[in-house]
Amino acid sequence: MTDVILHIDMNSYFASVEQQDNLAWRGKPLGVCEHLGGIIIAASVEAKQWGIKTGTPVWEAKKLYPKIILTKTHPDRYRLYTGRLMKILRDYTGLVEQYSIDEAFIDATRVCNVKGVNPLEEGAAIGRLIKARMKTEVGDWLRCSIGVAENKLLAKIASDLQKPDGLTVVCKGAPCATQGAPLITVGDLYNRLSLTDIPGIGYRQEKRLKEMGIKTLKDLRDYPRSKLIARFGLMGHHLYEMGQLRSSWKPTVDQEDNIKSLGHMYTLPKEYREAKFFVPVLYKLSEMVARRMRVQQLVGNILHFHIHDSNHECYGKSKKLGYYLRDGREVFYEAVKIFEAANLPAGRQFKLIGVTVAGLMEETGQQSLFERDEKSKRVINALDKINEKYGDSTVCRVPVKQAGNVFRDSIGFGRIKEHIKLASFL
DNA sequence: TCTGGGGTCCTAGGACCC
DNA sequence: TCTGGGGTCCTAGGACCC
Repeated sequence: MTDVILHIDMNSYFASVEQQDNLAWRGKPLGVCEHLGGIIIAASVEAKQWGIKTGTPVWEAKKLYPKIILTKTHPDRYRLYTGRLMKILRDYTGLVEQYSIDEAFIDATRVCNVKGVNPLEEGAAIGRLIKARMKTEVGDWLRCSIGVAENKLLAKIASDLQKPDGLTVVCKGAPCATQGAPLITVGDLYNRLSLTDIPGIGYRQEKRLKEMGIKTLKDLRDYPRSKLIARFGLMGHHLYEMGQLRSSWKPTVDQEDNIKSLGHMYTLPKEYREAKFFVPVLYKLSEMVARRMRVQQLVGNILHFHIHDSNHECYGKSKKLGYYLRDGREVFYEAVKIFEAANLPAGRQFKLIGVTVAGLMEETGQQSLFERDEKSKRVINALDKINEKYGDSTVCRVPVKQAGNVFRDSIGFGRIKEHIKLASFL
């Protein structure tokens, strides 16, 4: 039986959804960004023609195409469309793995090995059906690129070869007929791909490999496995397998309730040296994290705090706690403790802070002892209700620093910018 | 004007136990 | 009093992904 894996990758996803929902924006260069001082998170197909892509600073995008339409992200809408796509995929097999908000793998091995024709060709036929249904059932402006191959690694590489709206089949040996879908053999890939085209090899790994004389994918393919293992340990084994373009990786059926960690980060509008400016932001982030945990009925006992300075140098630290967090205030206190213990060198300017809770598990009655304070529980419930009714972050608690390191809560407006303004008066 | 905001997984090293 | 070796768990941090 030949394994048949499809990788479905939505093209210019956030930008396409924005165009899907706004007829006037269709066919025009558009960029999705968080704020005007930031970067383009997603560029429409039309914007890409002007050289604008993910990561382009907004100011540069404006220089490349002054009339570019800019819009903020709308995660809820993206999730809605993704949900529709996943529903279609599940019509073909139960083995669907949502890999990110705009990508999925499906294992179509079973359905493709029944008719006695080439299984990869069957896979390509399913790919065509998915593409057609996506236009009619998800959104007529949305496009995806699909890769079909015998393993996940190859399928992912294949979907990347033709964009937008591509369908590419990669086969291992002799080319097989696939009714018009471009066909690539594994041998071709060695001539086309660089090391960082392989998922799992990033900038750092590439640098290390180059230091060993491994400059191309062919070099990696031909490098002795034993030497890679001697240098990188288990990772060396994975690298060797990547070099062979093999993967034992199988699509894992999603478990939506299986979130491992949950966090938020925020880039400050400018750089700050003094903690008083970002302490309130940290509090807000902590509340946002805790709120999501409550909505999903999760508690967690690992706290990770990270802060980036103006050179994008990151300082991060995690800590396993002896109890489970659920309340934003607790998250905040633990993060502050980590921050203060860090004793960061004076004179650094900070640009981004983030807080993440991991070690998540389902909430049970027993952990609620951490809401030891009945009053605080009532406050949380009241704030949750207001925010549910009037929108996220309408109100939240604000820490007011008192003598020593004691914080007192007060109720404030939710938006982070308000907090920064507020902070300057603390 | 000069890099967002999410995540996951892997590994090294120390503590501890037998 | 000093010394072996193996295994597991925990923690922190780095690399990578979209």
